Amino acid sequence: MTATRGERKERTRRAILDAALELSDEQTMAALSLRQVARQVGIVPTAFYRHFASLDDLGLALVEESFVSLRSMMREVRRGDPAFDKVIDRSLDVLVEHVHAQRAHFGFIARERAAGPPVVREEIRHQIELFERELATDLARLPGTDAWSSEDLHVLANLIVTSVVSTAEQIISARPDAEARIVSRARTQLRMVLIGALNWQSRG
Amino acid sequence: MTATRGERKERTRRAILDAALELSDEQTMAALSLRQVARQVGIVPTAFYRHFASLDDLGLALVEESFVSLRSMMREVRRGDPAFDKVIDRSLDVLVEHVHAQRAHFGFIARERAAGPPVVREEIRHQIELFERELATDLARLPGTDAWSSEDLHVLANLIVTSVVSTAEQIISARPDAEARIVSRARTQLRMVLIGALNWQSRG
DNA sequence: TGTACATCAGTGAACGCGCGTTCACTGATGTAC
DNA sequence: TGTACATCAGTGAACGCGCGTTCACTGATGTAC
Repeated sequence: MTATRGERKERTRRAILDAALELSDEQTMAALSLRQVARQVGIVPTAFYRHFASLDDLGLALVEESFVSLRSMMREVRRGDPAFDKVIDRSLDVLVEHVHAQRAHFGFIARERAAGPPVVREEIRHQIELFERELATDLARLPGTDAWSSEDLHVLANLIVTSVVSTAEQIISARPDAEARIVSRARTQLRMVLIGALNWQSRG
Repeated sequence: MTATRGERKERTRRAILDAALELSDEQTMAALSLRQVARQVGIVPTAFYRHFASLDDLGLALVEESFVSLRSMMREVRRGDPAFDKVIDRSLDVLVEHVHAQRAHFGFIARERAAGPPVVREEIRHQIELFERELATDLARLPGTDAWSSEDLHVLANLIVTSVVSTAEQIISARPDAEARIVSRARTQLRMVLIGALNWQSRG
């Protein structure tokens, strides 16, 4: 090993994060033990404490990097034509690609959102809230939403996020041959939602 | 005690189910131990096996009774006027009432759906699928959906179920004073969805 | 370039504890006559 | 109604195991001079 001490420490930290993601894939973090993680990494249990104060701490680090990945996805969607039909198709393409590339992160968020340690759950709730706000400001830039109130934009953003999170969960847990059907349904659903939002809005 | 042996056995079984619901309220079943449950019930750990073969078995029993409760909710919604605006308001009233009355069951499903033992997760997935099919046949009876294909009905049912499940999750985890806002948002969202579905449909 | 000391990621033994499961049992309830 | 036997929900001791955390440690890497 020619790496510096700092580089090697970072490498072990990375290995702990990866081990936790991998081990929690079929269960939840709440059922994970520090010793299981250490065993997977190939370090002695006590070495864990050189990197994280507790499993909760490790969980928060995983939440953080999962949302970094989600935000980079969002940035990719934002680049490009905001025309109505195109934005749905492009968004779904990007979603599918990222769900595969960041499968472990998506699965982690989906699981821990409902069943993780309380502190982890709260942080995910908070990050999703931030995410919805970002989406609301994006929606405000779409043609036809000029007159919407910020509350209306947030309600719509919440509906879209709920639906997309559900789509991501379905893609992760379904067999690969069911994916095309799931995506096609999601496309229909997003169209229904956007058309409905515009028509509902024009009434008020 | 004057009860028969059978009645007392049933009472203990009930107590085990209630203890598991209560103990898994702040964590997930996957992090629950047989001894914790027995302690809560006030029996010796080995007595558990007189009622369930394993914790997975107990989990499946809880899934079953949770969905019995959901189906009774659905029956209540089905009774009465199928007019568009009214059906949304009445559905949300019934949902809110049932979420409070069956809070533990709703919370259990929300958590275990994503993070429970694999066999429990699969059973929940299956029950939700059945639920969506029931909803699809209900939607077919609404005015204006006569010409819809069964695939379209199922896509819409899936979107509605996703949105309602999300609303229930929000009600459970939010502070009581946020409830009115959550319900009001859900009402807007369901209106957007139904209006969008009708307008989208009339295009095709 | 060489030496002496500091830092610190990872080690390994030890602790007390709760776990799931086994087993032989107890004693109240139920049943056959 | 009374007796003799069967059933079976719940008991309690015991087991080996993995857990989180403590502690004093080792030895390679880093730094000051």
